[in-house]
Amino acid sequence: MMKYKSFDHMDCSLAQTLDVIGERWTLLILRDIFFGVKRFSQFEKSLDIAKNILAVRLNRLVDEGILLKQSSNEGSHPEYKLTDKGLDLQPILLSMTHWGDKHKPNSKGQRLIFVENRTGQPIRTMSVVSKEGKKLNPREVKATLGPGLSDTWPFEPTICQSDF
Amino acid sequence: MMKYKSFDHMDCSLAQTLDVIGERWTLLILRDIFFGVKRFSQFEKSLDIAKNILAVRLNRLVDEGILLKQSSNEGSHPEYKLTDKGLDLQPILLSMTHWGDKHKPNSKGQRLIFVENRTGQPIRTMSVVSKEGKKLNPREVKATLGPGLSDTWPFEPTICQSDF
DNA sequence: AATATATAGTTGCATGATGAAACCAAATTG
DNA sequence: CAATTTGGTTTCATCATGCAACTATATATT
Repeated sequence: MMKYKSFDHMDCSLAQTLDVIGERWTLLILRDIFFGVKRFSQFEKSLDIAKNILAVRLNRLVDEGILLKQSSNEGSHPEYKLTDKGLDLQPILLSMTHWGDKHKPNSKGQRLIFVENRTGQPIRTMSVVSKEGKKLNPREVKATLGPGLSDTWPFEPTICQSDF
Repeated sequence: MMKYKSFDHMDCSLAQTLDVIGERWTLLILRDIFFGVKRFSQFEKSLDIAKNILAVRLNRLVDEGILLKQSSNEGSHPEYKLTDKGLDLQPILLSMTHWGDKHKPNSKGQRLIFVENRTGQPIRTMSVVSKEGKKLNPREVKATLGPGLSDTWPFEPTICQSDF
């Protein structure tokens, strides 16, 4: 049984990431975990997802080292929790949440406000920041070739940046 | 013809975002545009995507106001470019790229380095930042209900944050 | 100007992924 | 210890994607 070609073969960090978390439901499952959901039936209810698909997604995330599947005492119902690798996904989820807040808002106002635990102050909107800590617009950023992509750059060298 | 249920009905900013950019190929198309790709045949070659799917994805992005389809002079081949709404996706793409850099690296080193145009200095890794500008760990952040989600919060009030 | 080729799609069909329902064993509850 | 819930697996129908053939228009060549 041949599967859809994965993005895994592409030598691109974005494609690699998508290969792991880009399938339908996966990011919503992760959102739930960030909100404290731990068990199979909770995901099912929260997401209205088919059991078989949920099982496939959870197993994949465990295989990829993003989730840990653990039973408190031997033989009890398993719980899923984020590994450090999984916690590192938070900027992705928050960037997407902020984009939705701005461009697909709820008419009554912001749905969720993410705050710093300690102070209760809202966090900053996710944005691209220069080395010196200045917020940067898309036009102020370009890509340059690193050691990993010596000569295999797929785009014309002159257009590592769009003129938008 | 019934389609897969979209995530559009969920009152969740992340789900809203996924509904627009969460389908297979969409984020890779957007990546290419950020790198300067403009035309149908360029996407085709760069991504090795089927023409019909590419057409569907591009049309959707245009419909959603993320891309603009324009022909320089009347009747010439169209070009696709990012709107401001589309440019706002940059933090999402960069967050995903940085995660891939860290957790699915190329053995020879970083593939691309994103730098500030003006200075040539690499930008900071995307991260969650407090109001005062301090980098925050996942555990230091929690969600609180905004005006948009008055009473309809789907998770138990006590678990707006996972204990990880 | 006429011809050839590339571009930007569209259409129809085969194949892969997802969804719904039935089923089941082990864990938990009463 | 009986009943129910949980955490799945399996099967089959439906939807999405991939592939190849086809087309009309735009661009390049002679």
